[in-house]
Amino acid sequence: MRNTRQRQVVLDIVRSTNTHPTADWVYEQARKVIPNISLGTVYRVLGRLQEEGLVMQLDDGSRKSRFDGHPGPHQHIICERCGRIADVPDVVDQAATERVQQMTGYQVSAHRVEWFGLCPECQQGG
Amino acid sequence: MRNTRQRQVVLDIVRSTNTHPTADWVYEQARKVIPNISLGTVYRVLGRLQEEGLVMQLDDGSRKSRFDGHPGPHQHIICERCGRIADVPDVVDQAATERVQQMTGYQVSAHRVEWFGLCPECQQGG
DNA sequence: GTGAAAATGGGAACGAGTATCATTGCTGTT
DNA sequence: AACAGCAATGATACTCGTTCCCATTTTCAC
Repeated sequence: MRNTRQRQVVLDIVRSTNTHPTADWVYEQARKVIPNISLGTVYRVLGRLQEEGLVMQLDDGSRKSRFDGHPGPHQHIICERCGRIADVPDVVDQAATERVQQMTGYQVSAHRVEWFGLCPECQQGG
Repeated sequence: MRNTRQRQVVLDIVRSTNTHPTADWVYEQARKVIPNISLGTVYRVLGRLQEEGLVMQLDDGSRKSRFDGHPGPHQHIICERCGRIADVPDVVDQAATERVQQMTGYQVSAHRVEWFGLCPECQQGG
């Protein structure tokens, strides 16, 4: 893997925010630094970064993927009104994982938890 | 909501299997009963059934949605090699939900857990 | 039955993401 | 510093699951 300018810019962008952005948003930000960067490159870099474990790819229930430049054992809660995503500690422990393995016979390698609800601001907004 | 033949056929199909089928598979099955049913209708009916809580819509990590005609408080485990999906009891309890609400300030209305791993058959297949 | 509203069928349109390929530009070597 | 090799890029065409549109059909309350 080569350390290209595009890769560094995308990684910086995705690490500089906690808004769990879409690929399109990352693309718009990246164009401010490299005006002719292509969307394909943004997707390619994000995919590569995910394989390397430097980025998490999220599913917010819409068709678009969202990206999180702060990987680690945390999960996400998504506002059903405004789409805002916040971080949540992982509530699934090793014991639960072992129970699932025994019940299903599957060899578990990962899990993902998504919470849905209303963020504090949308609760006030009626 | 009107009780149309198309609606009844789609509901019967999605309830008659535990394979968590794609919309396309449901469409193929439905055409055996109503040869000129349209794919758009299958999508519309599945969406309506989901709103009514009669069907769950799943995300297996690919572009395709999968549907489960047996809703209720269970979650899913997806084979990373063959895509097979099995049911899993929900490991998230009320206490965890309340903890998440307090930590985030979100008003939680739902959660989703996906497990990933290898199904028993794919473990044998090397 | 009748009429109004809802659902359907068929096909066009949409759009997030992927593939293609000629060109660019890293990086290790001399 | 030039070189060579090959991974990465930019531009764009393409894929394909899903949604939209609208004329026609069907359901259902009366």
